[in-house]
Amino acid sequence: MAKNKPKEAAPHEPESSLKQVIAHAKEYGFVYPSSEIYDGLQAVYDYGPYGVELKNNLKQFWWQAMTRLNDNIVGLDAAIFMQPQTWKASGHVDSFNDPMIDNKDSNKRYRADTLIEDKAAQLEAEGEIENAQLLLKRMNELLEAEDLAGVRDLIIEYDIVCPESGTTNWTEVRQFNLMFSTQVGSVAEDSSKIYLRPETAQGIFVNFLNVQKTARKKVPFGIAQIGKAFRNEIVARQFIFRMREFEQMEMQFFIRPGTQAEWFDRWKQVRMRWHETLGIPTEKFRIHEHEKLAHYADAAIDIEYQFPFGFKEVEGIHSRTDFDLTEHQKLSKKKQQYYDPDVSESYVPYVIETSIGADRLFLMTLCEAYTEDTGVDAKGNEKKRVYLKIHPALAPVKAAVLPLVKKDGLPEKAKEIYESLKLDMKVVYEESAAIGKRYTRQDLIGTPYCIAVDHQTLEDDTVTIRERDSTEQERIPVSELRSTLLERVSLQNVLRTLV
RNA sequence: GCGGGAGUAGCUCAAUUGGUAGAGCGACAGCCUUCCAAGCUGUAGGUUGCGGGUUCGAGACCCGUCUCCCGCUCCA
Repeated sequence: MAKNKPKEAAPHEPESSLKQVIAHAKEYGFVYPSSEIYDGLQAVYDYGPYGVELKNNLKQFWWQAMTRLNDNIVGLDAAIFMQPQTWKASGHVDSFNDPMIDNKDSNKRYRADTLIEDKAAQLEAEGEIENAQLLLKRMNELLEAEDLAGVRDLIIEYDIVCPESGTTNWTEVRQFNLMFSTQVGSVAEDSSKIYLRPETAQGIFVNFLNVQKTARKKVPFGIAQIGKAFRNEIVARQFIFRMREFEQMEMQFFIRPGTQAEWFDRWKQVRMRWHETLGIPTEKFRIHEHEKLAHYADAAIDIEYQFPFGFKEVEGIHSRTDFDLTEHQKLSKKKQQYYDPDVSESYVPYVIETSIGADRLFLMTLCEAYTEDTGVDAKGNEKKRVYLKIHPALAPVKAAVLPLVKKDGLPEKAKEIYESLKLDMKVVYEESAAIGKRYTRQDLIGTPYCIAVDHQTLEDDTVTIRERDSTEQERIPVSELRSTLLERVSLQNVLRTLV
């Protein structure tokens, strides 16, 4: 963000437009469109060398904040494939298998079967009972045969109009299957349909008792998980904000029924503090309270960040009640209860969920970091300077070791320093091109520190450290380099502020 | 899904009415250099997104398609 040039931030021109961030992400090895040589695949992206480092750091920060700062939260890594009954219990199978149709004039979307049923009811009211029954019969046959084109023809044939626009200008009928499916089993007849999980939460719920027993946890306790989830989004856009394959970081916190309101508030605060720790200004966050709640929730909020395309959800906190465990208990006929020695009774725990999109968090970090500034070039002229203001603990590369020139024994000394650091943090060594160009390269990928090895280094064993944002340098002894850097780039120091 | 816009080297862009696909930057190699994309020399990099069509000839014109961006719509 060009914070020192606010006048350029017109309301319609976000300070860092999404386009710039996307271009930067691709050009400097953060995010590429998937299978780009074949024109890509809509809403699927790959993380490049710096992207994967940044994303791993974000995941580490979340994971450690969850599992290390809270001694009652343990981890889990459940499989992507799950027994299909899981999705029956969770409600995913039933709520997302509808034939939908859009009216092109009103841009309204309807369930095709509902439209036809309404028409049948209308016919019946008009006394055409036989016709109405025929209509329903034909619809059911078509739906059974999965003949969606036939369903549309039926709508046209019966002159069913959009209640909004009154026209029959309909799109095709499409089956909205939120979940991706595939086959298990080698022979088609024997194979069964299974789904790629549309959320990671169910892996936690079905393992609730396993984890509770083996980790010997008492309610209240939590299970944290990071993993891929898949949703066949109809419209997937805005770069990595909404992807068909994405990564969730979820924590399900199991509590005694009746205590959900206080735990909900508690986790809301904890999660907000976590976000603010990384230095993003508070005013760029907004809490969105849900009015329309999902089938499983009794309270829900989104933590929204001001992306270049508006305030959008980064993390959701939901009070899921005992919905999931109860449903699993019903369908599996296995008790999902916990005996609480404190109150001497068994119950199905309530759940508070915190669910954050790793990819959205990544995008938020990148949007926030992208900075255009003015600097001074080698000739003393003003020039545009672009750099990524990423928190040092998250930066893909922590430091670059750079010999001032490629001679006089400086490369040898610099390599020696590089070797002494590389086990402690991600560092790079670079000797090609002028020092200024090498600084700029590091700025562009957000490296917080550049260590220059110059002739003085050979004399008194000191180096200069250049700080990315200010471009200022300080000279310190090589012997203090490792500890100085670690203090500034380590995740532990950020976590410490959260304790 | 609807509407609008875009696609030429890694990036930014050029290419007369339809007539030999180019430049700058970047990358890489070498030289030179004591600190913010410096200089010199050289090298690599393109079926002009893809597929058809019109034409003697298409980067340009026509059709289709893919991808991306913006707005609407959708998002248990």
